[in-house]
Amino acid sequence: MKPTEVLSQITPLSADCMQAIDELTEQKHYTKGSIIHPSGKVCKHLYFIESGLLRFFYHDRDAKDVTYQFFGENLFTSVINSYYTQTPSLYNIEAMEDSSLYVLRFADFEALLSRFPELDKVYHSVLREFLLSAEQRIISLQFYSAEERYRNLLENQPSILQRVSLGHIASYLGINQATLSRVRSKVRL
Amino acid sequence: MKPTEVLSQITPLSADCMQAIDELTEQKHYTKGSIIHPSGKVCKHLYFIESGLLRFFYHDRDAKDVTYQFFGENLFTSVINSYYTQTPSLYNIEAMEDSSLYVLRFADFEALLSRFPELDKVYHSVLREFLLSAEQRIISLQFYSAEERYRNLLENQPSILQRVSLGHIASYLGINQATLSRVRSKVRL
DNA sequence: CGCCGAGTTGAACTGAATCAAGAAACGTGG
DNA sequence: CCACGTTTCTTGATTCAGTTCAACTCGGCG
Repeated sequence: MKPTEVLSQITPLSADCMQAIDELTEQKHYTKGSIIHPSGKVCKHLYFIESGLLRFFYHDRDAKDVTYQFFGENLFTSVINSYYTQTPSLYNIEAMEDSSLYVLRFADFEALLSRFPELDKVYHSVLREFLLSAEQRIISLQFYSAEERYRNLLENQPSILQRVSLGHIASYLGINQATLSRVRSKVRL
Repeated sequence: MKPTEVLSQITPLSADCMQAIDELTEQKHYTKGSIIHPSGKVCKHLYFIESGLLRFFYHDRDAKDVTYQFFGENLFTSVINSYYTQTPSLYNIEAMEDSSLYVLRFADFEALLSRFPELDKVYHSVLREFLLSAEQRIISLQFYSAEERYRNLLENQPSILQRVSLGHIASYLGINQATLSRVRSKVRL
């Protein structure tokens, strides 16, 4: 799907607005393993994932690589805090699979916002989704054990488990890989 | 401060808009320990904290009481996920001190939004703040140890430590109270 | 065939939870 | 203003979940 299709499911958009979005949006393809945005730079783009899978990750003090978040198809994403606060992104964004993205400069998006107030609703909705998922994440980290977190993931986003290596999932859950392997074999029974 | 004052710091608001907000907003006082919103009910209000301190908490499986979040003066708050998804709130909101709030029905706020598009900016800004703080929280829970989380809190919101009992802070940090006590005595040295 | 990355498994270790008991602080009523 | 019970905080002993490190297995692939 194209970004405008998804957006207009949230709220109907005028043809003008959709066209303006299309014009400013650039489609890009990334091969598996490539870095879409490097840490240390302010993230100035919004990404819409047409196909593929992205991973936000982070280099730990010990240079270990820790996954912060995954994003799959039909989602919008960006290192929001980096743009909002105009500080370097902590995260790298990496394509976990060959991925097709639509890229929009944040500044262009803001210009669109003031030109088409109808986009405000869309923006709210996207922010809200981010917020809800962040809250879920907090609850999962604060209240649940390693095993429960794994079970939750299994229930809510089973597709990710098939598409991503164990090590990445482990760090995403805040668990050691060896532990996750044990949990998993226990759960399989 | 009144909500309109704080809002107009974010973006200038018309006199009409401010007046409309004022008219729909009700000031309420809560004494220390009283429940502002009970879990199990959909949260239909936005709260602005003029003075005092609120705590969101949650009854664990074992009926233990776990703090999800604190909110101090001049902040807007609400059990957003409850309203957005129209599901019962997991959280109780409790006044930790005698608190003076301004209360606005969410539905009224939405009506204001469509009447005064200037409010969209404000809304974005509030959502964004929520999001940034949620992301900070995730990072803290995912990447840091008990002691580091305590130190972070000490650095970023030292005032809370003085106003809230150790048990509440411990559960907020996702730490056992006894552990926090030990950490604290270690940090004091 | 032999190497390589990914996953599994074992043994030792460790940070934090739990349980429990005592100390301090706090409030309330006599 | 003291005596009381209540809540909050500290501290110790024990247990446990999860980490670490390392060795081993397995499947793919040049």
